[in-house]
Amino acid sequence: MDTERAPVMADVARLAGVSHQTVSRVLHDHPNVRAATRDRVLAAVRELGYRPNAAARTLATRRTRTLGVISFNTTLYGPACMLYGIEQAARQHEYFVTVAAVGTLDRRSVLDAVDRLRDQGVEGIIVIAPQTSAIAALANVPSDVPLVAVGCGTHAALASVAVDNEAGAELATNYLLDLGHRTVHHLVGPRSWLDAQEREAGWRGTLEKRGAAVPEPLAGVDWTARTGYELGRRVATDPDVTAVFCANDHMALGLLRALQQAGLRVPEDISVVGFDDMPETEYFGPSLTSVRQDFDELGRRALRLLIEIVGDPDAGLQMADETHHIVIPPTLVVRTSATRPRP
Amino acid sequence: MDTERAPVMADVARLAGVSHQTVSRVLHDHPNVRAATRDRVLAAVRELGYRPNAAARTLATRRTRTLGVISFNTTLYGPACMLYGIEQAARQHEYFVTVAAVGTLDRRSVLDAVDRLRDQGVEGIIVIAPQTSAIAALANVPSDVPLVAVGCGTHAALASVAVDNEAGAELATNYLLDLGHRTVHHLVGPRSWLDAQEREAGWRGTLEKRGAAVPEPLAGVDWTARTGYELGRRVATDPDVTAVFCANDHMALGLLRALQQAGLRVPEDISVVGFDDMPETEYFGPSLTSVRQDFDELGRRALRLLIEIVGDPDAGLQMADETHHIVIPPTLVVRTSATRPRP
DNA sequence: TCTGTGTGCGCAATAGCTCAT
DNA sequence: TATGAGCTATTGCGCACACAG
Repeated sequence: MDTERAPVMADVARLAGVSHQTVSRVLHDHPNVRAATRDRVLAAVRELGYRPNAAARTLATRRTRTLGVISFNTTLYGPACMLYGIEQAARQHEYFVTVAAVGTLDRRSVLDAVDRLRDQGVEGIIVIAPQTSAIAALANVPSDVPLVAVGCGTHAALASVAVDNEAGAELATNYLLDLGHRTVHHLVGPRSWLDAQEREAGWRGTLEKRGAAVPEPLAGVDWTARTGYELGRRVATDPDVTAVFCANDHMALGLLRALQQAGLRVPEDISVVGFDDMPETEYFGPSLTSVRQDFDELGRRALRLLIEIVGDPDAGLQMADETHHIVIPPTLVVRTSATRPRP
Repeated sequence: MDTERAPVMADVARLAGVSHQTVSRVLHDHPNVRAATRDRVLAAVRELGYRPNAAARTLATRRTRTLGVISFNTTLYGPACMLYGIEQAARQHEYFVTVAAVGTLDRRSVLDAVDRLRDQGVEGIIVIAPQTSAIAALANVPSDVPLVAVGCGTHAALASVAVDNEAGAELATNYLLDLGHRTVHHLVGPRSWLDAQEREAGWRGTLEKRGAAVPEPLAGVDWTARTGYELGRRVATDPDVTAVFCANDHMALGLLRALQQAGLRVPEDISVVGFDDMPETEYFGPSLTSVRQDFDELGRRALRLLIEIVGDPDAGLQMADETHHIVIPPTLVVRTSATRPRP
């Protein structure tokens, strides 16, 4: 018994009694094929279980219908959701998605990932790589493949899709000020991320605009609950703090824990607002008020943008073009972790 | 100006003054190429920026070096981690990874995903699809491509890699019993998932083995904190409950919230143990004792298993073979959410 | 020991051929 | 004699591999 070979177009043609070109016409819905012939071909296709060979088609058409996604850490909630949105949208547009995870966001790793994807022949690449360094590395990739960054802040030197971090920070800060707090403290995310920078800028700008004092922000080394907890212990020792805006929900969780351990109540003693609105935040103690970003939608929009650019290669060059910087507005989801300050 | 064509092997050969075959030899590190010739070829490769065409190579070798991953919901922590582990390992083995997300785990969706991946020519598929229905659908896929299920319980009718859920449940239950609790209540995950079934079985078996009463388990419709919260409100009304084992950490989070709202303290009034050991659990209120599963490792092992099977196609048929059911032991991470019952 | 020639992988696209009307 | 529907023949895509030389 020798290895069964998968049927090819010629086999279908032979069985249907036509040429392989006629088979091709049927498969591509070209006109000028008699109905009877078409049926014979389709019957042969079914009988043999014929599947077109993607490699051969790619070789002939010079199109792979494959897009690449570079992601720093898909285990985080945001990146995971974006990846999901990307894949959904890709399927609708009949594209395949290949992922390349990178362990660190230094220039070399990112360029390596780009190389691997290009080797595979992707027609475009979406980068879920929100760190400043990654964007910088990508901005001058000598690449003939279109690139789109997603969830990378709004000022990347690349085509990009991102939530409006400054607007989100403004929502949170204004909400707390409107509740009557004299000022708002801020747990900053890792400053190597554009998102963290922009949220901090939005928070600061809002305080200044409203004439509130700008307290020293507490900068985190990463986005984790652990970091939120450690910063939270410092917050707990400062009797002036009545309201805190956290750069993300994980940090807020750590903060809540630290405050609770210090005997402070949220929101009675201190109000807290987060960022991201992960599904679990509703069940934090207490239920967390948070700025919501629609990661799914970010992914979908990024994919659509990439497909536009792939379809129109010149478009990729006009990177300063406004239409290639899609900004999605966040919303504030009010729960119970923030209230008026005590008199 | 016409479209610049990417350089091909023939271009390299011409520039180096050799035949394309010699170029191929150099690229594949074959022996029998004089050093000077090799250098000329490599110089030409660099000068032209030559990259081999993956489609052409695939056509010639009949190998795509691409594997597929089908995932139900990559936004969950576990699946996201497994995907990450898979991709890491794939890179090491010089494979590409294509993802196919499915919205629901019915037979049709799953088979569609398999089809899409096969159309692309993947050499094997890893399924992150822990629902009973998905496994059933896959078990009789008329497929010539090797399949491996991951995180799918330990009794799938497929090659699989999974954590030992029963052992994990036993760890948790024994731990609580050893603390002095007369019995342990259980929040069951959605019973359509093998993991939920197996954890329930492990819990029940342990209670029986130890001669403890088996209370009615509380079954959830999904794995979310919301479900944990709703079941938790029922737990809070039952004065007999002193210890609860939750099928996962999200549900435990909801439970903690419900207990807290009911004025019950954890662990003083009720001890709680979770499952998964997500990074945030340490910062729950209180810090959650949980059964840890190493999702990364699950992903890596699944990939290695798949590669073995791909390399030895006959291996895929021996599905009953023990070596194709890899079981990884979980560990108990003790924190502060469980203690001895009050006298 | 080194290097070149020829062929096939499976498909798409182009040109061209054969009947009808 | 033209027209076009319905089909066939041929070539090229870029590479790997067997076989020479």
